[in-house]
Amino acid sequence: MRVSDKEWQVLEALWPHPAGLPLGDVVEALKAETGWSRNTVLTYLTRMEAKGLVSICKEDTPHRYAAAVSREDCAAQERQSLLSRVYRGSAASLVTAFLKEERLTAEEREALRKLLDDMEV
Amino acid sequence: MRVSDKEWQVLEALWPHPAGLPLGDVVEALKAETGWSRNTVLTYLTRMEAKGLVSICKEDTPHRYAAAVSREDCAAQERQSLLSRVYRGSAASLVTAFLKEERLTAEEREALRKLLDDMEV
DNA sequence: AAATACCTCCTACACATGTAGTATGATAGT
DNA sequence: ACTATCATACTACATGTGTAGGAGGTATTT
Repeated sequence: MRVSDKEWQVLEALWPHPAGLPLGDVVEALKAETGWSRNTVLTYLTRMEAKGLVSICKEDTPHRYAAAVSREDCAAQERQSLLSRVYRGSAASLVTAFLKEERLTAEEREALRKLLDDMEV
Repeated sequence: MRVSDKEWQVLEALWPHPAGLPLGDVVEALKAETGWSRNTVLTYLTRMEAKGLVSICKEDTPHRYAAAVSREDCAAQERQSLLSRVYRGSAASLVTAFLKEERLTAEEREALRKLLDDMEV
């Protein structure tokens, strides 16, 4: 299930509210970052429902809009996509590339070392 | 510069041949994985030229098609996209997620440890 | 020279995505 | 009850993406 950048933004607005929230609140949550009109937001929500990314509780009025997929599932999906497409499944080279490029704090490095140690055995 | 999955496949066919190659060879290289018709390949190549992803040398006949972006640049782009979109720039948590999910060999773990050590100082 | 086989160009068309307008119903303040 | 507000549904339209067909060249082969 492919999630575009914009769709990701919509999901980011929904994830903090697992019980769902009314359209007005979604619009409000997206206002700052996107400036979308209320109708644009509604279009995203209904299209994303058709794709199974969003659930709409129509019993309530106003309807309650909630994410139908977890952030972690989406993140895993994106990781897999990058890993297979660009690194042909080699997690080691992917991680190496990230480590070489991004600056980590000493604590972060320590935590990663510990993680690697725990993977022994 | 956004690169779709299919465009990535086209680039994969071009990268091994920095000097560029004629259409027939590109079609051939993509045959197994995609089964695209020659015209489909040509459409990708011309559209991707418009986006600056591919260069077409029209002096030669047949034209020579080559990647106009390096694989490493594209990979870096994809890494950045994942990092910022999903992990809000936190390379440590992204790397942690990859490490937890993917199985590495002892050698790979060792190499990563060494990389982390080299980052000290 | 006609048939074959590429090559490139232009065109097409369906489906997805980004962005919103219009119409219409429900609600709530006055 | 009337108006302003919010909600939902339906429609629209540009651009992008996936996938190709046809037209008209050039070169090669028989």
